[in-house]
Amino acid sequence: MKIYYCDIEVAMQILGGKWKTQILYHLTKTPKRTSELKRLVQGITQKMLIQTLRELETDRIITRTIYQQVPPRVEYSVTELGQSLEPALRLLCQWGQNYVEETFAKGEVQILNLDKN
Amino acid sequence: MKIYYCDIEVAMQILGGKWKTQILYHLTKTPKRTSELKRLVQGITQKMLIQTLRELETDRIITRTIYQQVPPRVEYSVTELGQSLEPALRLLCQWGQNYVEETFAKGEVQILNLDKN
DNA sequence: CGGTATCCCCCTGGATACTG
DNA sequence: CAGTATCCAGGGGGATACCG
Repeated sequence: MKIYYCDIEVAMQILGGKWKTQILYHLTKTPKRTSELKRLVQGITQKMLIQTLRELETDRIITRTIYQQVPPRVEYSVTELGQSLEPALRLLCQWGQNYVEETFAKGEVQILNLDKN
Repeated sequence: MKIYYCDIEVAMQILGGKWKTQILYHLTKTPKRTSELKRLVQGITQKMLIQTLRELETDRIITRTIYQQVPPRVEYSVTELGQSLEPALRLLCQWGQNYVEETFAKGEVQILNLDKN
C-alpha cells in the first residue's frame, strides 16, 4: 500500500519535475499539437516533451487524440481532472508575478508569455 | 537578465524539488523547531532538511530564529510572503485528496497527516 | 540539539540520430 | 510531423561521521 505522509505530496508528485506545470499551463487554454507545445515550452527537448506528456496522460491529466492523416496530426488536451487543477495553478502564477515584482528591480527579471491564444 | 517564458515557472522554481512544499505545509500552521520538522517530514534526512530550509530562507519564504540557550533552540516560521502561498497550497492539497479518492480503491493508497497542531 | 562535511549513487533530463 | 532509441553528464538527494 502506498502511503503519503502529507496530502500535498499527491499533487506535487503529479505536478513535480521541470516541465509538467508549464505544459499544463499551455494546454489549459486550448488543445495543442505536439509541434505547438514544442515551440511554446521554451527549451524543452523532443524527448522530454513526449516523456512528460506520457506521464501526464498516465495520471489522467491530459488526453491524446490522433487525427489519421498525412502528415500525422496529434493533439493534446486537458481532461476534466486536469481542468480542476486550474484554480491552484492560476494562484501560483499570480503569486509568482507578484513575487517577481516585489523582489527584483525592473529589468532584472522578465516574464514572457509566448502564446496569444 | 533572467527570463521566464511562462509565469508559473517562478512559483515552481521556489516550490519544486522533493521537500519544499512538505516543509512549508507543516510550517504554515505554527512555527516549529528543527527536530519537530525532522519528525513531521517523514523520510527526510538531516542534510536535506537543513538544505531545503536554507533555500526557503533565501527565497524569503521562511525565517529562522535562534533562541540562545543550552541546548540550542532554533525555530522556523513562514514569512508573510510564505503565508501568501497558503491558498494555492491548500487548493493543491484538496485536489490531491480528491484525486486519491476517485482514482484508487480503498486501502490502496492512504494519506496520513502526522501533526495534530 | 542543530548543523557541517564528505562521499557517492542514481535518476532526471539533455544531445543526437533514426523511423513511419 | 510525431515519435523512439541510445548514450551520457550533472546534480539532486541519501548515508555516515563529526563539531559546538
